[in-house]
Amino acid sequence: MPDADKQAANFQRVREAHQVEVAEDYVELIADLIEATGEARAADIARRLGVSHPTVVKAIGRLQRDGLVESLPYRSVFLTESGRAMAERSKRRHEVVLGFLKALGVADETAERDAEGIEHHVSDETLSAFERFIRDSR
Amino acid sequence: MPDADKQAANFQRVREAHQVEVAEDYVELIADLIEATGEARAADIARRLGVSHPTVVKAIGRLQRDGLVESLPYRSVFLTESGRAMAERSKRRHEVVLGFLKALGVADETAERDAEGIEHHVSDETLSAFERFIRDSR
DNA sequence: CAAAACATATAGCCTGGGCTATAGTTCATT
DNA sequence: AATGAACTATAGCCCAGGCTATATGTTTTG
Repeated sequence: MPDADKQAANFQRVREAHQVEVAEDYVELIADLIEATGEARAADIARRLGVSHPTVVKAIGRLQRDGLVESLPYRSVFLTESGRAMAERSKRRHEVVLGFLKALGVADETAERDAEGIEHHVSDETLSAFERFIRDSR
Repeated sequence: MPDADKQAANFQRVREAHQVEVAEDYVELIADLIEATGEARAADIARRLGVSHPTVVKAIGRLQRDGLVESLPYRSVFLTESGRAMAERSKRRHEVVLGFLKALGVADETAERDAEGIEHHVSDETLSAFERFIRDSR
């Protein structure tokens, strides 16, 4: 069995990753919506996340509290500087993971499904390895 | 932007994966503890997950309710048939992901860290691709 | 074999992230 | 400009998964 402290640290890391996961999904989606349609409306966010409106409203509240997002009642949502930064990182990660899975020979649909879950748990080192692989496989 | 329904379905899938994640971590760890020490004590589980005892007790309660585990008050924890099956799958997945990351050139420590988060989000198809890669890289 | 040490359980709290049902705003259209 | 449709917000609920503090068993040991 692995060293207990290390194992505990790893689990703790995953739990922390978990807490930012939702934030990452939101800001990434908000950035995409703004880019594609000019604005991020709560209804669209809810539809694309597969979640009810109130859930989105509450999440937006948390994001705002955490300084990732700005929003006024009955208005659409905007990213703050740090929200934009998180969205950028998150998007890049997503694309690398997706591209990596495809390069590995995984079908597009599956790659899209798995990337959504995997992306939040990939360290910088592993991400680099993914990029290297993509490069080498071309 | 991707199709809204597909995107929503993907997010939903990740949320579901999330719900079984904790269960997988527990049964896998319980199986390892039983194998290594003959029994799975709550205190050890807590230590290795990096979590308090009461958290473990509550989790065990949920696992028992879901038929993955059997336990009597003040006694150690046992896996049911389906708990053992889940532990098996989970362990195999874990090992494949870990071996894959290492084969890709990721440092052991990092591979161990990332595998813990990634393993729960890898579909069978992607897992096969990982295995293929490990095989080919030898 | 009693007492101390240790392990487990319970109570009660918190946050996150879901939901439905209801209420309030904004916008488009006639 | 009024009204109906669409959107957004609020209230109030639920469960998972954390925690600390306290109580209750179990084991070890003097």
